[in-house]
Amino acid sequence: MSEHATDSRSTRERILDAAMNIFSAKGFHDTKLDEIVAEASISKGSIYFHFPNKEKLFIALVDQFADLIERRAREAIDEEAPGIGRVQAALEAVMQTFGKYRRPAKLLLVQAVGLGTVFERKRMEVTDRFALLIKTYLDEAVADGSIAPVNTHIVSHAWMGAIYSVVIQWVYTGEPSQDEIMEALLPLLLKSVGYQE
Amino acid sequence: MSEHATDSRSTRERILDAAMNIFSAKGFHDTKLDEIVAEASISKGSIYFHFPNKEKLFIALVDQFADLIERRAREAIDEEAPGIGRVQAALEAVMQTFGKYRRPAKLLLVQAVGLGTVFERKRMEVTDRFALLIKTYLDEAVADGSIAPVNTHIVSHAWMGAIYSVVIQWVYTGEPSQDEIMEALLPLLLKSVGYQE
DNA sequence: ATTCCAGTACTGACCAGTCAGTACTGGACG
DNA sequence: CGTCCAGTACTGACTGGTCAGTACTGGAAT
Repeated sequence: MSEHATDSRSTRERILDAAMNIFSAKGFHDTKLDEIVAEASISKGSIYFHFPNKEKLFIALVDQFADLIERRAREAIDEEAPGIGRVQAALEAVMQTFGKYRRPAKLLLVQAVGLGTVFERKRMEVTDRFALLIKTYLDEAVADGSIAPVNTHIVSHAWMGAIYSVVIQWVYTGEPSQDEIMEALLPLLLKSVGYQE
Repeated sequence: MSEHATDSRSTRERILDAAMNIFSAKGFHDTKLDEIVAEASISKGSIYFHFPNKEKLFIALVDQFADLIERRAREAIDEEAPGIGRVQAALEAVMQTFGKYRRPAKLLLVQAVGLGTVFERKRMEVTDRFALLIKTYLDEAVADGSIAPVNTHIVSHAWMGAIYSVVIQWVYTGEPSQDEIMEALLPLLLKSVGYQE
């Protein structure tokens, strides 16, 4: 149970932390395992003790963060009464989570794209998951009359893309501020489905 | 000027065609130059005669298609009178061009992302270019009173993201059809800035 | 005969992944 | 109590396959 005094975090966590830092900054292919080894102050063998290979290590990080985003969104939604208020709550939760975890955001939104055959399936899985989440609550809002009927399939993907894009821009430049984003993006999304405050 | 009878396209074009096919399908890193060599029925030496390296070959394809998209959008815009009609014209032109060139679309929107340090600059350059194009005409529409004032910086990125996302979905699954996309996406975008038909 | 372009065969740097070995812990047993 | 063993966590030098890029050759056109 006890750990070395120098660094009490478990080796596995150290690896995940270091991998997150470097993967998010340099991307999958430009990251050498030896860099993670150096950053985490562990040995190469340790990585292979805890993870089957580089790819699975990367995917573990993607999944971990995608899970977090979805969980936060669902929590926020569950605290609101059904209706359009849920959209605002979910968007706020998602923006806050992205804001708090800038590096994971970059990993998920940028570095996990364009990695070729192996990761393509993963990317689709994650985007479909988010789009479906949005679609569920859009359909709900249509059903209860909060908004007029729309093609919720297309709208959910459009919304997701809009959020992605603005967040990516923010991840890279730090601009615009999260407040500005919320102030501009939320009404934009709501108006796009004909909802007037 | 004259060519071999067997295949009249120049070697350079053959390389670009083959590279487009394979890069767009498998991504940058999973594409081996020897595959391009086989697909184009040329030799490896030829590639290095026409292009300095693999990376520049890839970027040539990205630039070529980004240029095409922008050109088509500008042409469509120039044929419309100033105002919100230009937005519709531009969106139609862009969707049509993506539709006609499915593989290049995938290359630009998916395969050119997440490639690490070297390509990051390129990606930002391209997205900024498109976002700025959108922003210009949004500002114009605000100025002439077609739409109410909005944060055009955020809106332009959100629009671009929305278009990206829907096109990517279409590139992968073939669904929804281009007609459906135009029918749903155009009003969505227009309504998002408060424009009512 | 010289330039231009394409072709073939080759090289060697790179790096993910391996593995034989070390370090430490706890628990069984006399 | 000590020592033997087994299991777990970790180490880091090494390997082997891969593939971008190079060297060199050949022939067509002018």
